[in-house]
Parts: sequence; structure tokens; C-alpha cells
Amino acid sequence: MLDIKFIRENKDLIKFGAEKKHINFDVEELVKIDDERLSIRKEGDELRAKQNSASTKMGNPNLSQEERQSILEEMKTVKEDLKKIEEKEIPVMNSWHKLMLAVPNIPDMSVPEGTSDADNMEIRKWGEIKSFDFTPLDHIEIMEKQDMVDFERGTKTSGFRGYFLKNDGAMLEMALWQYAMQKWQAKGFTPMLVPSLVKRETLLGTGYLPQGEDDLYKDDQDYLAGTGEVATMYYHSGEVLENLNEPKKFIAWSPCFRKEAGSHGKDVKGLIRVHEFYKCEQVVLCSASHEESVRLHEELTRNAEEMMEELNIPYHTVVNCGGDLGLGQVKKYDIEAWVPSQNKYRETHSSSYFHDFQTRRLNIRYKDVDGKLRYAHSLNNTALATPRMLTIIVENYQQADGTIKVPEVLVPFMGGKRVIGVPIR
RNA sequence: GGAUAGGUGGCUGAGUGGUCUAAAGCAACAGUCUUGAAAACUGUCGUCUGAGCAAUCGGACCGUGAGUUCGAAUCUCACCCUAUCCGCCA
Repeated sequence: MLDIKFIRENKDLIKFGAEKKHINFDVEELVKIDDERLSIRKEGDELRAKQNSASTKMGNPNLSQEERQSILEEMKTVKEDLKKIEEKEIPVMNSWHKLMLAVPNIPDMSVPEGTSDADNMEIRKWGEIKSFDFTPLDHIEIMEKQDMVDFERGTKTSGFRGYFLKNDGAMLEMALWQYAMQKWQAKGFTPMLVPSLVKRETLLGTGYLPQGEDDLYKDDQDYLAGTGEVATMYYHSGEVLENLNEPKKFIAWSPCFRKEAGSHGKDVKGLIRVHEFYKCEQVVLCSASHEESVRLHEELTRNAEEMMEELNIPYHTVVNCGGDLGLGQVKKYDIEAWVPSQNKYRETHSSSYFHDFQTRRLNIRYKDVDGKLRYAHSLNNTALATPRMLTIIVENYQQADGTIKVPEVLVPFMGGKRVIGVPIR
């Protein structure tokens, strides 16, 4: 959500932003509705002012009966007029709220033009793509042969995209978690295990609703969040934060649930795309400064790249084009890891900043150095998502005999184990 | 799920249906005093919003939403949340 005053004063920017994001949004319609809102509001305010001054007079015990009667008569008509105005206000406010939730945030100047992820631009590349002197297997085959995963019983239990992780498949994933949580805690992030079961407001506040309804599991009241960002951002909702000179940084772990509506044909096998997975998210609240947001955005991105380098996974980082940005995002980087079996990079991290788009909806403010209350800025980036990262490690670390080398940094978390599995060829 | 008690400003906490533009305290900020600080004293001090160059003036906000009334923080109803007890239960 953006400030209505800002929207009114910067209609061209809003139009430009919507076009760059390839989102249909009619600013003129919003301004028209807002004009109505203001004029109705003014009418109502004037009547209420009358009511208030009459009420003050009525409070005077020395008031004569006649005066009392005449005020009562007058206020009866005022009351009726006010009721009419309030009825007129309801539909106007409904459309106003609906439109306000649909206003896209304005992308940064440095965001490239484009309509889809095909137009994203590579800005960094790291690591040497391994050339195997044998034919590399995909993670499905290796992991099934090493009894690290069971898809058959997974789908028997959960249906499409179901899975069980087993043996060192389970242990390697837990090792990744230990490693990641410790790494981010050492960087000053507050570790949290956050709820996935959340109320509707949390998803409205973070900007996943109203437009993302189809991709969410839900019952009458509760939703299962697709990312820990939702609960973590809601954690401070409605609060005035005491001190935001130092940004608040969270490293939030949670199960994540996604229906993956519209991607039924993609990644139909394996652990790349599943309905239920786990993710550790970097979530940051900082002061309302564009420079601070940009600085932290680079920092969050760099944190994730550093992890990829420690794991020795070849990756590249892309800056997402306008058409690949969400409603609230100002700018986004995706980090994509090399997947040998697919001979291409696949997304493992998504790093974005929002300015005050989310915090306005969530009402997260802080007292600035000048004593003013301001909406904080928010950012987030993946730290680690499994089992996707598991598949990337398994594929990149596979050896000629079908065993899997354990990445050096994970060895301590695997109880000293350096190789997973038994020779299968 | 049942019973009871509650939800008031950054925090604690008063508030008989009519100057509530919400008492008081704490915290914060400024000043006096002091070499400096603390203490003490004095003063300032809610948020959002409309009009205005401005001083200023108007409106909204006491968990949320309806209702009663000329007028609601205060009365009624529904819902949400919190605490305690009981029930059920990993």
C-alpha cells in the first residue's frame, strides 16, 4: 500500500510503475474515487461539528427548556442527514480500499525492462561448473538408489508431489539447517521458528493477498503460509518500534506450503518443486531510508551468495525485470544455482525490498530521531530452502561410483561423515 | 468446548451518558541548578486526517463491527484477543 497523498501527487510515477511491472492499474479511477471520499468526508465532518457544538450546549445545566427543545429538533434532522451520508460513504470506501490494495509499488530505476523471468539480467556469476568424467545422474535417481528419498510412499501419503526423506537424505537436510541457522545467528540475525498457520490479515499485510488466493492452502479462517516471511513480518504488526537506528534482522525457519497452482506441468518429478517444504528466511526491518534499504538489500543478497560459495555451488545472480516483480517489490535479485542434470541455473534465493509497502499495511512504525513516527522499511531474502538445496548439493557433489561427497562445511554437522551412500556402479 | 475477569495514549492506570480537545504516574524532550552528571524544581509532550502561507480552526480514534440516543470510552448485541479455572489433547 502506498500513501494516498503520494499517489495523488505522483500519478505519473504510479502509471509508469504499473506499466513497467506489466500490471493493469487505473490511477485516474482511484483519484476519482478519492475525490468522492474527500467530499463525503467533508460533508460528514461539518455535520459532526454541528452535533458536537450542540452537545456541548446541552451539557450546560442552566440551559432553558425552550432552547433545549429547539436544539433537539434541529439535531434530529442533522442525525438523519448524517445517516444518509454514512450510507453513501460505505460503497465509496469499499471501492477505495479495494483499489488501494491494488496499487503497485514503484520499481527502482535500475530494474530492467521485461515481461518475464526470461528478461532477467545476470549481474554476477560465481564458481566453476563441474565437468563430470562420467554421465551425471539427476537427484531423483541418486537419492532413490541411495535410499535417501521415497516418492512412491510419499505420493501414497500426500498425493501429487509428496515425498519422504530418509537416512542420509534426512540427515543431510538437518545438517544444512544447523549450518545455516548458526551462520546467520553469527551475523547478528535473531533465530526464530515461526508459525505457518496464520490468519488472513497476515497475508494481506505482507501483500500475498488478495491476489494470491489460488496458491494458498486454507480452511474457513486459517491459511498455511508459503513462506516464513508472513509470520515474521506480522510479529511486529501494529507496534511502534523503540529503536530502529540498528535494523532488526530475523532468520526465520518454517515449513512452507504452496499449491503451485498453474505449474502442474513443471518439475513434475523430484524435489525441486513440492507442495510442502522448509525455508529459512532473512527478514529485516529498518529505518525509512532508501539508501538503508539498498544497502541492506545488497547485504542480504551477499549473505546468501556467501553461503553458496561456502557450499561450493556454482551460481549466478540476476536482477529481475519489471514484469517479474511482485506488487510490492521495488527491486529483486534471484540467486540461481547450477543444476547439472538440467544443464541450467535454477532459483534458490529471492531477495527483495519493499520500502514501506508492507509496513503500511501491517502498521509497523518507529520513532525517528526527529521524534516523528514513520513507517519502517522491510526487506527479505531466502537464506536456505530445502529440499531444493538438497537436490542441488546431491547433483553437484555426486561421484563416479554413485556416492555423494559431503560438502566440507557440512561435515561437522554430519557427525564427521565425508561420503554418503554406497558405490552403485 | 464451558465458566469467570478483562481489553483505555510509548508503558502503568483512573474514568456517575453531556467542556473527555481522556485524570494521575512513569518514560521522553527542553530549561533552572551543576565543572559534568544524578537528584530536585519548572515547562513541553498522543496518533491519523481536512482547510490555511501561518498562528490557528474542523473531524476521527478508548480491541473490532453493528445498535440505542439530540449526544457513547461509558448502555445493548455480535465477534476477536488476553488472563485464570475446568474439560479434551499431541
